[in-house]
Amino acid sequence: MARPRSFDPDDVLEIARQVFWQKGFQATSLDEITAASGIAKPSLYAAFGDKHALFLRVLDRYHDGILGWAERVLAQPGPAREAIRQWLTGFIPYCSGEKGQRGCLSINSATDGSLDQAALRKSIERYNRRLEELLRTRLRADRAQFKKGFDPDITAHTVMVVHAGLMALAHQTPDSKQVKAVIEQVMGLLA
Amino acid sequence: MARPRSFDPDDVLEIARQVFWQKGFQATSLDEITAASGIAKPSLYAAFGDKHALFLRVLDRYHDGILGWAERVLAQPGPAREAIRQWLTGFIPYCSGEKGQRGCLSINSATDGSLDQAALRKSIERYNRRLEELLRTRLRADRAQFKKGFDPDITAHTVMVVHAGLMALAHQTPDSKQVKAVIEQVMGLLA
DNA sequence: GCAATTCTATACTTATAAGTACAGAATAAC
DNA sequence: GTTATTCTGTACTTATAAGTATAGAATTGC
Repeated sequence: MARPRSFDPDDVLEIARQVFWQKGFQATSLDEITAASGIAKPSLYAAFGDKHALFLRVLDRYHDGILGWAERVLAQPGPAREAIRQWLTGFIPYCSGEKGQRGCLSINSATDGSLDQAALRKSIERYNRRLEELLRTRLRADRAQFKKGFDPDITAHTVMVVHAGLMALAHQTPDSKQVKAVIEQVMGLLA
Repeated sequence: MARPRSFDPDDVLEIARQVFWQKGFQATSLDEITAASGIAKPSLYAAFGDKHALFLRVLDRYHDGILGWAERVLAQPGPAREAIRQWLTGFIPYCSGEKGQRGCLSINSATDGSLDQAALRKSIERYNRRLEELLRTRLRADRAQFKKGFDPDITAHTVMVVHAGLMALAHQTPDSKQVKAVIEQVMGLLA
């Protein structure tokens, strides 16, 4: 019943994501986020809690974005093979060239030994579990499209590994053609 | 001509590696390294320079260890396929279970946005380049052992991607059987 | 044994960054 | 318009950690 918040929390999360993604959790100071967003620290603390809580919100948002997209792409009609190819190739802009340098926020966080917070680990685990579930479900459903002996569960995990590898190596700014070639070769396992 | 150093620098690098590997560069304070090693800060600074320089030494050592092992394994006589399978399976203890939690020091460092130091990037790039070179050289040499149309260069890179993915996902402590299954499936690309 | 030199330990300085107190500004309800 | 309430901005406190000054200990060469 009094003065309303002067900013949209979602806008701030978006800005915080950019800063955290670029520099990592530890190396990002709240002062940098206040500078980038124009929101003073007390307002940030009031809206989101401490730095860890803010980062968790950012990471969850990031996860939700990718999961939403994955759901759409993997629910596509047509051959499972094509859906998964499209899913993998969709990451190319994010794991090659200039833009790929920052890698994947989730993997960057998972490989950061200092982020040993239970809440963060859970968020990341849940994300990976759900992604793999989406892949597995689709591969199981379309199992008939593959050769005899095809194992949808292992294949789903292998696709996850390839995805993680591409995002981890993204920091070396590989060429998008090279990434594409790897994806095409891996598609050979989906036969 | 005067008092000699009372510690073996190599021992300290070994201890520093453990600490850095567990907690990451940023989150590790020099006080933790002095506590773990028993060496006081001024001695560390005299021997290695500042924290970044110490970490670079640790990382280079780590890289050299893995490269040396990779050279031995990949130079093995017999089919290239087996040499590479052995190389990949050799990582299983380091990317599954309890011990796998810390992941790979090199990848952890590469995905740490705060370590934007040119020297570190170079060390990591050189490491990846040399590893891939070892794989590529072996695959090219034994090219005749594979199906027509086999591309050793792309395959070498794909193996690097799989390796990076396994080490990145190691933080979720996967089961070693699952890792093994992925490797076996990927071996299907080496035919 | 003595001197020169280099290492080591304590204790300090300094910088950075997380989190907060407090005063003042803005808004909704009446 | 007034008042109660909540937000915002400045400035502060506090903690942590990197890097260093300085004094004292240890070792080699003579």
